[in-house]
Amino acid sequence: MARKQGSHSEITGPRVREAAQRLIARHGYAAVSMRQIAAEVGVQAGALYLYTPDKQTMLFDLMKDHLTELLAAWDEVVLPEGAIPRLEAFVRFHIRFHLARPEAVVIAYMEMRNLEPENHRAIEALRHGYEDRLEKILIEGQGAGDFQIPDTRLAAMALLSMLNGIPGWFREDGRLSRGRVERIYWNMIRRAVGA
Amino acid sequence: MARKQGSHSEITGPRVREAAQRLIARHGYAAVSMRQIAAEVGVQAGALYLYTPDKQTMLFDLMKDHLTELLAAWDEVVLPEGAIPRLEAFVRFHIRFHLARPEAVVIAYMEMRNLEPENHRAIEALRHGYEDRLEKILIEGQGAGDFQIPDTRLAAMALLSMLNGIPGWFREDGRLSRGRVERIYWNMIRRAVGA
DNA sequence: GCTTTCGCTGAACGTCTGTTCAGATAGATT
DNA sequence: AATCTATCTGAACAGACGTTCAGCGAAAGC
Repeated sequence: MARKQGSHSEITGPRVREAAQRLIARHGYAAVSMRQIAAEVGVQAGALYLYTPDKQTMLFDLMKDHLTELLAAWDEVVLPEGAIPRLEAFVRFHIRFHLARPEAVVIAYMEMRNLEPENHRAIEALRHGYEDRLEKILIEGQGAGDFQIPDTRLAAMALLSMLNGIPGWFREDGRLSRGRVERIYWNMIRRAVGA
Repeated sequence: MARKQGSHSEITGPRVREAAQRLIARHGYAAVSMRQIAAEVGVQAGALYLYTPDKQTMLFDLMKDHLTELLAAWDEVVLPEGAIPRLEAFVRFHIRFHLARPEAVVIAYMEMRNLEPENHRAIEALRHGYEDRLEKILIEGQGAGDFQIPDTRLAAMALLSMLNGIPGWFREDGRLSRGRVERIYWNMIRRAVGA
């Protein structure tokens, strides 16, 4: 027994990625074995190494791709004029983007400590870039007198913490719709920054 | 070689606990082995089983004790009158308590998924109790017209997410003092709830 | 000083880990 | 029809895992 019926790398590749993402999001990187991921795909463990050089790279690629997509998506948003509308755009964008990818989000914020030093630095730089994009809006609004925030960096971290909590409790079939969550969050954040 | 000079369970016990807390906070439960914990204490792996029935119980006890202390400490706070001062008391209490125990906090919020079902339920119940105590203040203030929050549960989750982010970036020797962080956070939260 | 108890060692257990690789087979190419 | 190549198996590797336990030496109780 070897190559299976209709097996293709364009099919198995994404399936490996999805299985890894699902399992790591649920149980954590260190708790998931290559054999578990392989079983989820319906393949032997050795076959995974046709799609990744090793387990660590698998994690790194998941995180890197997520953050790269996040930055690219934000940079494509057409920004309105004024810091307040821009902050609103950021908040709504962030909530939508993250609620659409709960597994990637969990991994990006829980598995930092399982990255080897070099990978850790690379991912941290990407994340830092995203924080900077939010802080830029806050600095802008602070300069224009739209916001009252004594420390824009702290405010950026606080707002992101608040936003990042959402995928932790939001349920698609729960009490609140995505739109309602967006609206309530924007209201809280608008007031929090003094706008 | 067996029992060492001056060795006592009252000394080794806490040392095991501290080593486990430190290592699990840093690397994660699944990534830390009993042999690593033992090495940190300066003992063989087998000796750990004089202080815990197994690794899972070790994690459970760390989380349970942390949350139990948290609830007990909050319940001993003498609450002022009025929802706004009470919310301020909560915010300042929360920041102080958590900044004093960064390792316990990281574990309590990252290792839920490594708890076996029964333990998971127990810890979730404790955490739920803490969320309820915050929501109680929000409901109180909403009823009195002090706050403008359309959904007290969502607001409670949002505020806790925001607060729980602090130990992730706060540095004792950093740009901002604890007192300043407390003040800025309270200001943001006060405005966020419309007070 | 003798005995009991406590705290720990060091080896062993069966199982699982990430990773490698020769060999096998299905599908594509000629 | 014959050849080639991409995809996967199944076994093997050395080492690490959580946990158990007989035995031993130091401390405590008498």
